[in-house]
Amino acid sequence: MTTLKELAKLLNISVSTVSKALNDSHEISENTKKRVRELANNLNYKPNRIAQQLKSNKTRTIGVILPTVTNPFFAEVLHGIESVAANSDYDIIVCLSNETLYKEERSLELLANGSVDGFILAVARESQIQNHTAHLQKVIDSNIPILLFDRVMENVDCNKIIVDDYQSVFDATLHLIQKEKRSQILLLSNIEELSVGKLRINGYTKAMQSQNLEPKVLRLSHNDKVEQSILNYLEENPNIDAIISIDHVTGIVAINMAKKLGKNIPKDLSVIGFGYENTPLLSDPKISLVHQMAFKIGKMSMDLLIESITTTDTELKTIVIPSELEFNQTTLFK
Amino acid sequence: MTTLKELAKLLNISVSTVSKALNDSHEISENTKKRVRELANNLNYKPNRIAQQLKSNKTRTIGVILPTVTNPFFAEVLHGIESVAANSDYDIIVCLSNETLYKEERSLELLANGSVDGFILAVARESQIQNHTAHLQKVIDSNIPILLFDRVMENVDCNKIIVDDYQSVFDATLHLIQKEKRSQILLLSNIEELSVGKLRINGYTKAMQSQNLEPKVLRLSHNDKVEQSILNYLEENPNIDAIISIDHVTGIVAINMAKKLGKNIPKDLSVIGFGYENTPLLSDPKISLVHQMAFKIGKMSMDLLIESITTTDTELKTIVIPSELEFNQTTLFK
DNA sequence: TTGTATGCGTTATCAA
DNA sequence: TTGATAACGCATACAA
Repeated sequence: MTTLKELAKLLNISVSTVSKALNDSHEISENTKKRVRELANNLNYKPNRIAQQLKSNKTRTIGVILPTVTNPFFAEVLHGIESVAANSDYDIIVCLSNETLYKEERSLELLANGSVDGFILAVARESQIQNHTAHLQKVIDSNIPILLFDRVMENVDCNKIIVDDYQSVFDATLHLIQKEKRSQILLLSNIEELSVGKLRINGYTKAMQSQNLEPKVLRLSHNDKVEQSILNYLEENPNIDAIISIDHVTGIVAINMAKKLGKNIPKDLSVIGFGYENTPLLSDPKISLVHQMAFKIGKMSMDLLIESITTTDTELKTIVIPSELEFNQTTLFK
Repeated sequence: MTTLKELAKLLNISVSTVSKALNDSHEISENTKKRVRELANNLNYKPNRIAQQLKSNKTRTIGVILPTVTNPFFAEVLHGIESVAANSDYDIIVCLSNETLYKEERSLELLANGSVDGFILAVARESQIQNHTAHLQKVIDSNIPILLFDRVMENVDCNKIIVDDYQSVFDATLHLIQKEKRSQILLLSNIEELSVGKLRINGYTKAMQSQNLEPKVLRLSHNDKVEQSILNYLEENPNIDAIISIDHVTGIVAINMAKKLGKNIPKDLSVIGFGYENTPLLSDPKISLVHQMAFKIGKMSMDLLIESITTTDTELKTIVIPSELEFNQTTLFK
């Protein structure tokens, strides 16, 4: 790697002159600038980023800590984050907590040593269950900003980007009741331990109660045979006329199981799932869904974090991103 | 952020003594070490990573450049890379080329300034189509190692981790012919422009020819209505008795379309797709597939890159990861 | 217009 | 056993 010092030596001028020339300082003559630039070009000189970071005490790097990246929601959020980063000349260091508190703590710890200017984080399942916030607070106290998205913790003071989990499911439920005249609506849940899961179930429950209907929730623990559980439930409760799934898998499984039982979708049974991008391609008929604006969440998270880093203004915000109900082929209403 | 200088001042000793004490140097007395450690602990001192990087001229950071992360294959590879990184005390900076040559070049350019010790990269669709390698060669020439995985370029001298794309599809095809007595086997392709796509199609074609059968390839361009194209083909060619899909979506679509036409799977029609993890959950019956060991590919890529960085031995390797044929419910043979 | 000196935080060499 | 000094590569205040 070529350095300023080497350029200076070859040109018989001082390091600072070279530095200024390359930064197009008005102090330097055009002639010198030209000579310097030419040599720098020939030798493929690039300022050493690490040295710049040490000097400026800024890394232009953000730590992104995700519970997993194989969940398409988080993958798409990451996509959004990266797109802003690339346009704003930031790098992102990605860590995966694998849903564990331990790894989340460790990742924060390892990067909170000057490696990054801030964090974007969705808390791990385990951290959320234990309601553990000390590790987050510690980082914030050391003056490194954190932005929480999607899965947030109430009692952490930082910027947050969240989805209207409650409202979106409330609306979807009301839609099924009022527009599609459904009353035996089943909710499928395998994430009731997460803040977002609770909110979604809550939105469903409240909507049902508001119409004097009885909520029915089928909780699928993670080791369950998801398919068999759903199949059994539908067999034992043939009157079910609508299903809401609050994750991106069980809705499609439900479609397959209902078809197996000879049900016509959406005539006999409406289905609304959660999903993203090409989720609908994977089911027949194409699943209608609550489209969480994952890409947008990523973009806005990065935008807000950068803003909080670069401006001195410190008022904390919580921004709610509305999701969109996307009607495909598993609902009566288009 | 606490620094060595601050600790030294508070303890009335020199910076170098503090540094040595914290690094447990034998030169320092136990007593001093203890005092230093205590204060460091109290003030939550952590050595500034950037300064260490500048001093050592090593970043312990790897640049990972992926075409996309919403494709579950790349997401899982990233997972594998991250797991090794975390265990080896490396950070990863992630960039997404979004399948464009421009972004791929830019990402390499921006990180090849001392920000990373090496790169892991799967080339963008566009780079592959144009067979553009200059940007890769330039980085390698500047002594920053690159590891290519999955989508590789023939004429770039570097370590490579690849999948046995040819062999896996060859084997799958032969299985359908010999074990399941199929002869009218259709291959679905939407990635024929990629090196891996070509290899997979080739594996299929050669296997068919070896048994004196005529290859049939349905190429689905990216704007096509995938569902309609497949449905039409199956209607016009009712004698098709097996389908091989070389991506992770069209196989499931094919299952849904075949069911729509009243075909019994696997009795009338065998289906083998490509996929990962919980792909099978999304179809009914559960799709049989070529399981690309994505996590393993990520792990081995990172392992090999780290090895090439830390050892002086420079012989370049190409490692082939065998994929596994996973029989689920869309094949006769279990 | 150019050059000298200093510092970012750390580590290593050498002197005390 | 401890400390002074230099160096990593860059940027800038200040001197010439």
